[in-house]
Amino acid sequence: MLQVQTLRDERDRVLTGLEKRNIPDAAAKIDEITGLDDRRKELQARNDALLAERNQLSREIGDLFKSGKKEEAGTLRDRVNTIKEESATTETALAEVLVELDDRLVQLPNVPHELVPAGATPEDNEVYREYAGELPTLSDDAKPHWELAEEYGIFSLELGVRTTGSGFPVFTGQGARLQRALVNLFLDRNTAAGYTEYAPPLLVNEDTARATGQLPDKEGQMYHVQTDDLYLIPTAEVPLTNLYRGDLLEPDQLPVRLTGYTPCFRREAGSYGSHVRGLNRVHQFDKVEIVQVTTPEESYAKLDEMVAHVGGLLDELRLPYRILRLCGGDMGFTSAMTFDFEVWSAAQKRWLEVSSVSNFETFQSNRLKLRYRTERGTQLVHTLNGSALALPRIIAALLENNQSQEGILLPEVLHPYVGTDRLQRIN
RNA sequence: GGAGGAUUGGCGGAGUGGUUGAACGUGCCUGAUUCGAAAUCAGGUGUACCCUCACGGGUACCGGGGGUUCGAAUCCCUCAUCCUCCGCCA
Repeated sequence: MLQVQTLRDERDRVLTGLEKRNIPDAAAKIDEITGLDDRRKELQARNDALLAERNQLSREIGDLFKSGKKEEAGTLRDRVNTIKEESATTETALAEVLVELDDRLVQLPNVPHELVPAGATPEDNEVYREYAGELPTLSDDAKPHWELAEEYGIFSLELGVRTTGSGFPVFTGQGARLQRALVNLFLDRNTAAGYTEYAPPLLVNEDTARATGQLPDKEGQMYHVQTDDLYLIPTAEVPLTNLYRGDLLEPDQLPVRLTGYTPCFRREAGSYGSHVRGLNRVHQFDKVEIVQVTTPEESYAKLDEMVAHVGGLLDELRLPYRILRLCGGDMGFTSAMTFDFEVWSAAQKRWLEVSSVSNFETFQSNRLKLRYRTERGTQLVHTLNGSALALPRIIAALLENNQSQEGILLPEVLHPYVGTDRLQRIN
């Protein structure tokens, strides 16, 4: 959530930014918000004055009682009662304005960073780093991962349908082992890079979902457990970032670096078709996440650092990838700058997104009320996160790119984790 | 799931209706003392919003929400969390 103060102080920057996101009537929306905020201030000032008067009179009543002047006290009491009525009216009005203000504010997405390209669709994304080598090519009989999955017994979507429904893969045998190996590899690399490992809850309450911006924007994307009013996490970002909700950090506590492995649950309503076959898009998948909490001065350096770290993971896996800087229209609601990592799938002949690394600046910390202490007072921190990495498409790419007569040849880094240098056909 | 107890400032811990944003201790900061330090002494030390160029002032916050009252950390209701005991259980 943006701060009203930002809308006032940096109106032009906000407008230029929102334009990149193709937000209609941004200026009018901002004016409406600042107008509501003016009204809020006015009502609050009025109410504070009323309460000040009430407090003063109450003190006097106390003194009068002590000195036994009951009648005078009675007169004052009547006056206080009048003030209370007025105050009640003002408070009701204030509460209404606050709700309205919040409603408007949560509908505004984050302001894209200056370097974020304008644009509406993925075609407008900037290729930030092209793959340096030659993209691998496979023979024409190369198979997509969903066919390899059957041949090698990696996972089964049919079994998932039996237990749950479509889009819930069941990993089996060496597939399950491969998945676990990747989780371990990623966690090891992340903790070695200074991220502290957490295993957070997979269900979160509404406040948590709101603070990182999943609500109200992505209401329909999350599974909601209505009986207990809890949401299944769509990413570990949600519980991990919320670990610090409401905190006031000392400068020496920054940067905070967290990592966590969790399953992620996404309803993905309405996405069907050939491009979502196999593991390309599923309702439940595993992901290892990294999160940083840092100062505004350092946050973009940390973003670079995270991008480099994720790139390192893909290098180790020997997967060809490119990095995109997302355009305003393709970027998530809460992000100020996002880099997507796409791995080349040689069999599908297309790029698959495997990681998204973003700087949210103060958009989340404002909601989280997560600040740190500076010489000049308290200030909102910047929060960042990224996938390091999301598993399904990594598995898809590993299967497809490394298929051979001799089996699926695993990159060296995985050998100790999987306990073998290749996966064997079972069918 | 049942019964009882608890929830106060960075920490510990007072406070059961009237200058209590909150005693006292401790921690931290500044100053004095010291060659320096320790000890000691003096002063300061929460957050948010609003007004003010500033000095300064106002309001709110003692787990969350609501209520009673002229006035609530203090009384009432409700929710949450923690602890103890019982039950159940991976």
